[in-house]
Amino acid sequence: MARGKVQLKRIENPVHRQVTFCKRRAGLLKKAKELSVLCDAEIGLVIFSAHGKLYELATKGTMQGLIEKYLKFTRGTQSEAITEPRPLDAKEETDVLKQEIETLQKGIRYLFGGGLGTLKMDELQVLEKNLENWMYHVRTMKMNIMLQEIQALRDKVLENTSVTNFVPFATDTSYPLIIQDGIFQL
Amino acid sequence: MARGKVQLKRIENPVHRQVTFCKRRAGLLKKAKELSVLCDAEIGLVIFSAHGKLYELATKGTMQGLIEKYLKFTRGTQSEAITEPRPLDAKEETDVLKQEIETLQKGIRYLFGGGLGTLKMDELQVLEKNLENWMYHVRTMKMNIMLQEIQALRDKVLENTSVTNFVPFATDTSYPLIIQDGIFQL
DNA sequence: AACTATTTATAAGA
DNA sequence: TTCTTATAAATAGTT
Repeated sequence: MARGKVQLKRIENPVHRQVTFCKRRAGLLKKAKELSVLCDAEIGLVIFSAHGKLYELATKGTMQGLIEKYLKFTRGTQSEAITEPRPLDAKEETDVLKQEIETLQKGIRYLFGGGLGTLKMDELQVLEKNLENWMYHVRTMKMNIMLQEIQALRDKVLENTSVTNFVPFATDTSYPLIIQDGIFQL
Repeated sequence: MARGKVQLKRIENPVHRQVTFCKRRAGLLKKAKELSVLCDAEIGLVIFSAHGKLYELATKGTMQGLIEKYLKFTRGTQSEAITEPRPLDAKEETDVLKQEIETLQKGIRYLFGGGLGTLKMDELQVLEKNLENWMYHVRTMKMNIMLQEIQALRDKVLENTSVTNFVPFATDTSYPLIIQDGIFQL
């Protein structure tokens, strides 16, 4: 905004970029404070620099409180109504998915880092159902192989003996049902 | 910033205040986007108007993802630098976990809603590894039962026949290794 | 919602 | 970083 217009794209020169980041960050925080005071608004601003440093501002109360307010607000309104699979552009979508993978990794750490106890049973059920769905497609092929081998072994048993009351799996159930009822549901 | 300096205090005239809110809100959002693009920063901005209306911006990924990142970040610095491992209060932790479950559900929708193509192979690998880890603990018991049955059947075969060259599973491999090499890795 | 006179923010240079 | 300064942007008051 001075001595030359600025192009709206990432500044390639790292020094230049860092300087601009400092200046504009200060400007942005100042503007946010001003808006909050002048118009009596509650504002939360979180800035992660490219190298992961955090700058934040919460104009009323704490960031925690604001986050809770935000979550409550969005959950109430978007639960069933607005959240439509909006067609994301490619980059946007990749960003979202990367974010989700990161979240998943974090979730695993929580789950196996002692956080498990605070999940209620129904929440665990949802979690497990989701995992089952996802994993189903990956596991199916492996399961198929296993079950074929089991069947082969069972045939051999029936060929050579007269065992009739040892039926580890329901024999009149198709494979998909076995997967669902016999393995995928605890 | 024009035709008169502005006092840094709440604008009392409601009409004036509303107009200023609109203008400055737009300006603030624009500045935030610019900073994000120019300096490669990740920015989250939440604005609650005086009457409770929400305006938001998340420049990379989703606000949810950013909130999680923020919570993780602040928790990390507080627990390792300032105070000792603060046990999260129950509500806080539940919020985080619920958030993560919601994200996971969304991720599944993306994956099976056609978004799969934009995930790169290495990202899918990470995803699969995570799922495997998680699922491992849920499946182990079921797998154990299956394998016991397989073993029982195999014993029966060996009891009654002299089949020696049909070895569906390596017989000198412990169960955990079977799980890893035979089932959990495609 | 537009228009401008001014104030502010800030890019480039030191 | 910080300061300086020319200039671009934002916006307060007005229409």
